[in-house]
Amino acid sequence: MSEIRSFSSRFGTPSPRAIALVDGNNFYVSCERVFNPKLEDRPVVVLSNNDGCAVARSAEAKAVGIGMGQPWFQIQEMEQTHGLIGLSSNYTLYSDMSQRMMTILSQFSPQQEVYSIDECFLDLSGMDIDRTATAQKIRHQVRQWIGIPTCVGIGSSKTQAKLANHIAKKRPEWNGVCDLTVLAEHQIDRLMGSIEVGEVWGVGRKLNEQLQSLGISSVLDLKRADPKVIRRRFSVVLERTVWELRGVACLNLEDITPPRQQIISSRSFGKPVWYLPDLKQAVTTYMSRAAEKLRRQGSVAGAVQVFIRTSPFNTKPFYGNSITLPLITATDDTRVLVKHVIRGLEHIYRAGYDYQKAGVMLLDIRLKGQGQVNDLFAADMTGLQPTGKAEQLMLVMDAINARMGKHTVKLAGEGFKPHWAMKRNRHSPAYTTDIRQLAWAIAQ
DNA sequence: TCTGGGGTCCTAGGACCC
DNA sequence: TCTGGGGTCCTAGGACCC
Repeated sequence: MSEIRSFSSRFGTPSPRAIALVDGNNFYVSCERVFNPKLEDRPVVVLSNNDGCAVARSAEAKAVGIGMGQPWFQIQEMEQTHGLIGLSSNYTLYSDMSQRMMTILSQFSPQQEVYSIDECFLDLSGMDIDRTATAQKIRHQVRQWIGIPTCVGIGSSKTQAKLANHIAKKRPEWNGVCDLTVLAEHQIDRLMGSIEVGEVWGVGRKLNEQLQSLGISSVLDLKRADPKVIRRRFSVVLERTVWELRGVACLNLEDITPPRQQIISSRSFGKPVWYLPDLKQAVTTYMSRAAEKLRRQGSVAGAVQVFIRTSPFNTKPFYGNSITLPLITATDDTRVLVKHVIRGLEHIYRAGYDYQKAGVMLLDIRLKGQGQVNDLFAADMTGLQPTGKAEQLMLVMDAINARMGKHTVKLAGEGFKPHWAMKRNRHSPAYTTDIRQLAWAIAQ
């Protein structure tokens, strides 16, 4: 018992707590359905960038056997055979819908952690409410106000809440809400005994295999495993999971999102690219997006990375390479960052390959003006002085793009209508953020 | 023809220092 | 010349998440 106490005092506040996880069902598909009722009752998938593979599936699509991450070319024939509908992903729409959903959910608790685009934790501890009824109210309100179906799981820890949400989603008899905090220990154990350990939050494919080989095959097995042994054989992370399954909250709700420590921007090409100037254009475009994100969170980057690679699915010889370039002075100036990744690209580029993907990363990110040493000789490799003028320029660029729409102002190097741009042939309109596209959709 | 993108955290191992 | 141990810092890679 003292062990439990010391562990929980190190990692979080003591039990009992009540944490809810609210999760949008088939979120991307549900967003599409809100604006296109023809998608109702039909197998629908939303495709990854480049129309590559299915990243969201309606219940009907799951029922006809379409797997998560399945490539589109493998299932496309089901358009004819099963009335399948495949849509390009429309992240502008999804993130707007997400914000609306999170705003509604925030009214149900002063403590909210937005965990991903379609799910958030709410701390319901110490609130004098009927939690199950409240959870149903949450579902009803989100459904009624923005048209998105959800499920709610409640537990004494985040890991329990995740598991409860899984139960609420998979087992219709729970009617969309599973509250473990009102169950007796033996009832919880019976539920956990009926679920595979691989479903636990934090247990992926590799860990699942290793746990199975040790005879730990259900969630209950993991809950009952010796934390010390788990720590020794695996890691402190999985040990924490064991405690969390036991209802000892080790993970706190993080209601403020910390600034990103790295920012990636990368894309697969719509078709192979071999010509260096095209790659330069792509890398310039990606870096512009990454730098925008960097400035939005008020940070500067101390290093950049650029990578290119050919397709790993090709029979042709593979080539992939990356290079990291430290910056003498950390910066958020798109032009400086671009110059560096272009130099890096020239270094790793090899002629004679069909490249399928390129990307850039911003690393060594810190808050602007913190621990930053201004280099007396900061002409840098770029010939661009970090001056107040650069700052003004970036501010103006970001402001114009925020107001007039993305890509209104950009660097010449980004190119105009690049032929390598990703495929998005099955795109739905930006219903909620562009009045012209909404009008078009209504006219259809 | 056609297989996503963007994150975090932990650990092991090497370099370097005393 | 050879022999030791311990600490820190950094990086690369692996595992996980959505």
